[in-house]
Amino acid sequence: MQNTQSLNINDIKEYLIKKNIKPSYHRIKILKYLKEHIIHPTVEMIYKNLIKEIPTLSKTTVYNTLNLFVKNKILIELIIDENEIRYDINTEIHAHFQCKSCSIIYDIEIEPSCLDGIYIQKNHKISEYHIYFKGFCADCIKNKKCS
Amino acid sequence: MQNTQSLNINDIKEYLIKKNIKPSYHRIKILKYLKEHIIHPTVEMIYKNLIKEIPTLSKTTVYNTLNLFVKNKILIELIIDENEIRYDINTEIHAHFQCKSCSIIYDIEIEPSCLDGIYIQKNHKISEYHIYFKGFCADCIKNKKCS
DNA sequence: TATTAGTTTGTAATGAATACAAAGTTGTAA
DNA sequence: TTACAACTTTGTATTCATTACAAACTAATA
Repeated sequence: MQNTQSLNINDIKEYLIKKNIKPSYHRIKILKYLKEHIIHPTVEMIYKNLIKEIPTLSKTTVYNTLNLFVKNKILIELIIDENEIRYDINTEIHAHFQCKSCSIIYDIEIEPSCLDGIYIQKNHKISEYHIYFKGFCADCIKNKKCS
Repeated sequence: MQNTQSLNINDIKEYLIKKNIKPSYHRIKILKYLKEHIIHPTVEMIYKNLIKEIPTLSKTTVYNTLNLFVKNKILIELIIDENEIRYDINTEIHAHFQCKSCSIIYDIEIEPSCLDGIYIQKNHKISEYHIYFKGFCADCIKNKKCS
């Protein structure tokens, strides 16, 4: 799951323009990284990987860019870890599972109908669905890395 | 929802002992606050309220106590705000709704069966369910406090 | 070329949470 | 009561993710 597909720069560019984001070099690189590494990375992960290719990259640029992507709704913030935001390029409604031993976050598909059983009191208007589980992943259980 | 019922100190004490927590004065006071203010408070809220009654209270004690309660499973951490942990004394599986305008967190009851539609890939072992929604609450919509 | 708007950068500031050691408290046994 | 050990509370210092901000840089346009 580390690397998925390698993406064409022009496709990325087109996509950003379509989403009203000026396709600067850094933005293209960051979006490319997000699309090619579906691992719900932190700012630190993105920065550490891209600094290899872009030695002048500033961490503030990573923050600015991710916040811009979130504002323009091509990226979702996952508030799962207490101390660090994770970023998810998949904006479809889905759930997550985080292993408490290895911290890996897995995507969990959910049937849209499973939200039907939720009765929202009063007339609150929902715009974001956040569903995640924690526990121990199959690999860690197998390797006895957890209690 | 600010104040629910006023609780008997001895009941609180008994409860802590039952949960293997020594019932010190501060722990009793903090648990009493949590039980009487079902508003998913932050450390800051708890501290600001209790300092009135306990002028010597240290914020570290609040942190220590809440972490102890979480460890002993009488309190749940809600990771909903990016920057601050919320605490929930209701440890039953339920969902939350946070208003993006007033930040109030509402409890949302869910039918246990609504989780049946979730197919967990591999043999991950779930121990925590976190389900929350964001949007604008009925009050804020009514008072046009949000876009 | 000049001007403006937008982007990137580095440093400083913010603030929640933790680390840690000193001070205080409680419980127990002699 | 006293002595001692174990636990609790406190305040300060530290950590670290994130934001604020202004200067430097780049792109776009006329």
